[in-house]
Amino acid sequence: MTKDFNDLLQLLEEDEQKKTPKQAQILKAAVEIFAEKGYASSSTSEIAARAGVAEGTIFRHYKTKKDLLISIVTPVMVKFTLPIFASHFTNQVFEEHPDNFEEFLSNIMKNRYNFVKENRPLVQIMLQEMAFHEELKEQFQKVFIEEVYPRFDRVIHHYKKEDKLVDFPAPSIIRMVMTTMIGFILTRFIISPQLDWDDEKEMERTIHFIMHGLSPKT
Amino acid sequence: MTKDFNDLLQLLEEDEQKKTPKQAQILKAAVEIFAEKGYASSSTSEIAARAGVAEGTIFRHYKTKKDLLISIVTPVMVKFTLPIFASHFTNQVFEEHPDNFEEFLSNIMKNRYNFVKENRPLVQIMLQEMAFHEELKEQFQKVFIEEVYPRFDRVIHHYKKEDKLVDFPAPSIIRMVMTTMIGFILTRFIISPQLDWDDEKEMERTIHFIMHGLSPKT
Amino acid sequence: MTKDFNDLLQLLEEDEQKKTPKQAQILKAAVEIFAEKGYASSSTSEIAARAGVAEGTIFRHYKTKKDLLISIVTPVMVKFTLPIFASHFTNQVFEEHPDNFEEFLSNIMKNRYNFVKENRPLVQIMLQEMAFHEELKEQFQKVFIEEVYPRFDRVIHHYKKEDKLVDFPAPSIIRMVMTTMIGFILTRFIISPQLDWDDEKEMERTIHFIMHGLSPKT
Amino acid sequence: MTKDFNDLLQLLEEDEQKKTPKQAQILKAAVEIFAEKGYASSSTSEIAARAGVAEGTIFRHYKTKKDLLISIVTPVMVKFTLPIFASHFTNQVFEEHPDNFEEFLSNIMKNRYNFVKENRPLVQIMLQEMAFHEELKEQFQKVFIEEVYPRFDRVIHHYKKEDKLVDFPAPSIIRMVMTTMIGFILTRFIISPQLDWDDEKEMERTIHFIMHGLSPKT
DNA sequence: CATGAATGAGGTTTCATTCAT
DNA sequence: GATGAATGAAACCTCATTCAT
Repeated sequence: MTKDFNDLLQLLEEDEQKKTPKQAQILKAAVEIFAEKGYASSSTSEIAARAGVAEGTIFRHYKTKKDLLISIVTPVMVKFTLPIFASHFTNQVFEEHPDNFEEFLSNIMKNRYNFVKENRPLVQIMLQEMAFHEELKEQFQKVFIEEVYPRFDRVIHHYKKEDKLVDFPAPSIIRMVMTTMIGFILTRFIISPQLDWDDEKEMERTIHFIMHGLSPKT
Repeated sequence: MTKDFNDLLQLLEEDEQKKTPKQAQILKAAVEIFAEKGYASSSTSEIAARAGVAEGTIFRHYKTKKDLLISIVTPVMVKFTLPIFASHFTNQVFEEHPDNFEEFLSNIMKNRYNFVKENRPLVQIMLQEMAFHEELKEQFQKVFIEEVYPRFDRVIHHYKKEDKLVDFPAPSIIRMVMTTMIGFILTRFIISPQLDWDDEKEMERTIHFIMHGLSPKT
Repeated sequence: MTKDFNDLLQLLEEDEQKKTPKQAQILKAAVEIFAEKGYASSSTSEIAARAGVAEGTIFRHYKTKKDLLISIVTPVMVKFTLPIFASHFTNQVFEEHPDNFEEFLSNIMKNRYNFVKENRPLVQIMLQEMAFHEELKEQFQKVFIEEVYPRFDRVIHHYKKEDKLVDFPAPSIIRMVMTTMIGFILTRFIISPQLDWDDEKEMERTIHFIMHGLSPKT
Repeated sequence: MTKDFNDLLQLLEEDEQKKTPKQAQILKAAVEIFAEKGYASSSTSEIAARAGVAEGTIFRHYKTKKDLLISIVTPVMVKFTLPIFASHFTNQVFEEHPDNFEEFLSNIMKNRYNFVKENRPLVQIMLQEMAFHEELKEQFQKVFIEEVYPRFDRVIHHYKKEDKLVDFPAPSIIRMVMTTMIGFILTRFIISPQLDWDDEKEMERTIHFIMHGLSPKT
């Protein structure tokens, strides 16, 4: 089951290694600038300058400016959404300790926290630009609906059947879990990164909040 | 106490009535187009065309394109954040039934739900453009820190003292409440407005989720 | 002989008195701004603002922006060139003391010095804009050729016949006299007005320079 | 002593050779059009058209329209003012025949006459635009005060000490010499170029005028 | 492969002028 | 007469993209 994930992820990594140095510089520069001022307000000339290459060089590697954006955002989407269930640990937890919802959540939380911590600009670009590019939105929905949602749904049903969860429709539960987690991560890294965070404690509290929020009525 | 809110809000409304018809058309067109494609990708010529005015007319009313954006976003910020505590009802609830945290939350939820329902494009522009315009972000933080946070904090402390709330730091509680509510509203109106929502029920569930999530440990 | 001069000059003065207050404000503002930044870089809106009138008001009095320029420059041309020979004194000197070339020059010098002192911006506009507007150049040449040159020529011939002047062609003498005088006045009021000038002495020296420069070879 | 001049001048010439053909066309067109209608009334689109390049090409070489003006005027300023004393001949005259003021003047006169004859539009632009651009005026004053004035002053003092010159302050003498020469050159090439000039004779007369005008009182 | 000069469409903004009030 | 909102042509300038070197 996890094979196709890993296949996909491996593909991404290989892809990354096939980059020439110039290409890598271009991507790095583009990511920085796109994150800062947004795709539409970034100019290829500024990207070329920051990357230390000629403007023409960008277009040798990416047919258009939009191509460059897609090349940046698509892998992020996959890496941001897929691994939610891809890590051995997450699956292991679910397979081996099927009664421990809390550890399941905690695992996802830390996992994604680390991912955003190390890829903030990429995530920022992805979120910002989805709003303006229908294709990106559709791409994201596709990945979500085909890969994330069904797995999440399965897990929710399992716990609901075991009376470990409140009797809300699965989509509602998924929404609450996700907006709470994403809400924390965005507040932590994008909205108020300058605050003095005790990350461990705050994640603990957030998980507590979700767990109690979804506990079955008594 | 609510007087200064209402003063501010009234000011906004008066301001709105002083618009010439052309100015109103320009604003309407700009809001639509900014929400659709983002500020940076919108052209003043397109705005003028959709508004049915000459391009020059835009610049008679708004010195620059950015001015137009600010003129749109600033009032939204105030109207989006201030009234969280401005409605007579919210205050009344808190003043008269100081033990009913649920009704307090429910009130805010419905209140903001209605606001976004009726002002979706405006809210969308505000959120999208805050990412790219430092001034907007600062403006928002100012309103939030000066007007919203202290009131929220006061309420949280009240309920905590009465042992109605889990013993988390106030900022954590505020974050959880807000991201959960905003998470619902954004999912409802911006991310997946095409789904078939039972809004009443979903808000009820969301409030339930928050209430249980924040209930004191037993 | 002086009657047509005076007629013309009187016409100008009457013309000046027929101005409405608004018109006077417009002219004043236009003169200031034209002198500062040049006709082409001055905007009617700025003129209107400085004059304290509506933009439309300018066009009620002057059909076009260029009209406004012409209305300013034409009288200056006449007042700058004609009076060289118009003053009673100048003529008197020449008629009654036909052997005193120095006093004749001195009279012109002081006369024009005073005029520019009191009308610097106007003179500046005239000189600057002649370069860009063929019509102004032609206008100036017409006045010069028809009114100034013949009189000057007559005077030169008189003194040459009396052996009071070097035997240069009249046009050369006229050029030398004029560029020397204008050179002083422009240096004094436009190029280096900030210097500490002893005007009396400097005019004396300039006249001395011309007198000796034009003295017949011995 | 003359080395720094020549360095500067050589720099200018090298600078000129580094131009691409398109850049040269742009400069040529700009000079023509600026001279004709003035900087403010010239449009970059017209310059591009006359130069036979795309409008954008102008801005690849000159960041702004003003930049283009500066790039044209700055070298003219240097070439117009510096060489007054830079030519080997002028210096030679002064060093080797220190009693011949007339030859010294005559040399400058012919020298600058030839320069303006070959660079009329450039000189015209310089003079016209100094009036409207404070920076240009300051640039000119700097060159004049630092390079031209001191040398001129030195020469004047030399001849005054030898009783070859009238006892006027040096600045007055410099002004008279310069306005007379410039007066001739401008009349010749800019104000009345259409007249039938006998340049040799006229320069001779002008020098005569200056020499006699500045001869010591007897 | 890489460069960067050149392009030209399209962006924002200015401005003289008109006209209903 | 006076106003100032409205106009739209034209101004300056930016930028993604191409292509000869």
